[in-house]
Amino acid sequence: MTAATHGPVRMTRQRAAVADALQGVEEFRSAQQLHEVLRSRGDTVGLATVYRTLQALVDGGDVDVLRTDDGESVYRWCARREHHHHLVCRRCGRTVEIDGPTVEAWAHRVGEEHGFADIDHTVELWGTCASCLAALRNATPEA
Amino acid sequence: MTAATHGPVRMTRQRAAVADALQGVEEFRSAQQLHEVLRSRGDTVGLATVYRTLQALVDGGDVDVLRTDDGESVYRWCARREHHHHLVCRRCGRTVEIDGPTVEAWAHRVGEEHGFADIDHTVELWGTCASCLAALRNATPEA
DNA sequence: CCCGATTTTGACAATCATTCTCAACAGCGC
DNA sequence: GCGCTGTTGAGAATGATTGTCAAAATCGGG
Repeated sequence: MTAATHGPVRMTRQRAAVADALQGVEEFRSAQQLHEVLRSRGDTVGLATVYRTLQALVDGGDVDVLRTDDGESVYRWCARREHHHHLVCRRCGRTVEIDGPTVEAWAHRVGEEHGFADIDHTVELWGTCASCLAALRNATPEA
Repeated sequence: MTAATHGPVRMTRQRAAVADALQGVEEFRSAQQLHEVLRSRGDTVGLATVYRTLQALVDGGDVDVLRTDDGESVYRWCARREHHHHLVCRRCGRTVEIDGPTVEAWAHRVGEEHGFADIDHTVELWGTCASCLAALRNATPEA
């Protein structure tokens, strides 16, 4: 009930640009950041269009989205479409896709133990990656 | 670098009211919802003050906060101050506090394996609680 | 190659939760 | 009660995201 209200989907320069830009980065990026990337690349795409396209990609399952601590949505074109989690650098966005078979089982078991059904889970790891750690050490010798 | 810039903390009618309202509900509630609860109770507290107080309570470790799908922050005065996760009914908001020792260890190990430091994790479970399940069965015999 | 029906775009306004501003106000130790 | 400060609140400001709608672009058909 989300699509089907529209006719055929058209391929446009803007959509191709957004998809391409997203596939060109390894990190999770906000809509605004991607808009800037496109801009600096020479691809002129309206900010609203970037948002619309990203939403469509998420709905289509091509892109993963999650929220940062301050509530901003960040997007990433993940290698695998299957269910997985992320280890994200909270400073630069660098991301590692990870599995969590143990977690899946645990989540399901805990849910059933409490009489809950249709268990779904949110599991994301945040940290500071090695290079950002080094950068921080240089920039801030001490407090 | 967040506190320590201020002197002694003062107990005010507003702070007591917010804390009390929060302890009066079992579910996660948004700042705006709490503001409304206070209002209907007769406690006049400015919205900004509700936000400030909630933030302080979160910082103090008395209250847990998490984000709903649409990015709104919701708060809950949890029974235990120690680190824990939540199993939340996506229909009625009923919440069960849960431990996840295995998950903690797993999160930390995965982080280190990839050279990340200061690992933090977001682990929340969503499901449909028993009573909501029954209610749904009555309302919707089948699809 | 051009047309036309229909989908998309983009500049800008509108939302909305949350934070900021700052003068008036209220704890609390004396 | 006094005064020093931390606190409040009304409203402005912020900032990401979404809505509006006329102009522009897609693409199948002629």
